[in-house]
Amino acid sequence: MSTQEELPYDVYQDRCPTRLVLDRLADKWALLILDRLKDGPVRFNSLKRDIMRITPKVLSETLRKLERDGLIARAVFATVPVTVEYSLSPLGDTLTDTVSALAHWAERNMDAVLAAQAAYDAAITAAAIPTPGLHRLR
Amino acid sequence: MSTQEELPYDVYQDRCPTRLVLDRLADKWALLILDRLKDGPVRFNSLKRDIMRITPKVLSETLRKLERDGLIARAVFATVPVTVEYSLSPLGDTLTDTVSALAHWAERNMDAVLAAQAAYDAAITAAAIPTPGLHRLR
DNA sequence: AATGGCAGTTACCTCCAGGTAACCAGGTTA
DNA sequence: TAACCTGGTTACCTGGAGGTAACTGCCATT
Repeated sequence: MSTQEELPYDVYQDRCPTRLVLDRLADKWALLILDRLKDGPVRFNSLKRDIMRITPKVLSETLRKLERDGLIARAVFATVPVTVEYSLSPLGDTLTDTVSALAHWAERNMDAVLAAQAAYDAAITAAAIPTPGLHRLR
Repeated sequence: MSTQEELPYDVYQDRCPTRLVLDRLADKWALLILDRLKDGPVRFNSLKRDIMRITPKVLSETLRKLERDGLIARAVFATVPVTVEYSLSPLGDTLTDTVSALAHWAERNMDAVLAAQAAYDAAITAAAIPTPGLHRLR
């Protein structure tokens, strides 16, 4: 399915720098921010309002990390009060379809996940209360 | 771009159950495990060997969470010694292209990220050591 | 004079994810 | 008899991510 090119990096390897990037991407807040920037530049406080429960501290930190990795760009406008816009860089843009798909997969499949959790928990509970005369494995 | 269906869930909302699922998916180890299962069932110790630096504890915990969410299936075979195979569930299968793309994006774009980091750090260092006679904004 | 919007920063603290390392049982091989 | 395979579990501990809440400075509005 995938074209097996020979890349110098392997995310399965310990000590591979890609692990650090994966760690950055494997972050709830980073995914939501990138998804939110998909449709154009957004200001700090707008992000803060849209991504509910994110704190200014975490938002600021996450934005800086994403900027450092070259995924987003920060633009300051000398308006009054000052305006700061965050937008996807060309590099970040190569990522957003994927990020977006991941971030919204849960919305599309939440019911299936909830059902699976309920089934799993029911099975565990059933196993924890052994029915007399019935030998339970697991 | 995206078909705007009306879904009962919104991952931007605090208190939405999708946030919990996003948190599960936004995990380095979970992403690597799902990616590894893409090509068929894999045994516990095989996963442990392939995903370097993962500890049996974290592997076991992550597998259980993914199983609870219905993303993977656990099959025990009464061989000797016992064989346990983990595989993608149909639900998990709907996710792997996305997960795989995310996990391997870093491999394809690592050089760009490293360059961006170097540029960012250089700019910060330059700003921290102000050139005399030159007024630096930031 | 007080409140609110802008874009953050700072100090403080807590909690638990995840690491370390040993250990379990049962069976096979050297 | 000792080591190694299978698939994990357990106890213990620490670092640092991330939460809380207050605060900055500047300006406009009420």
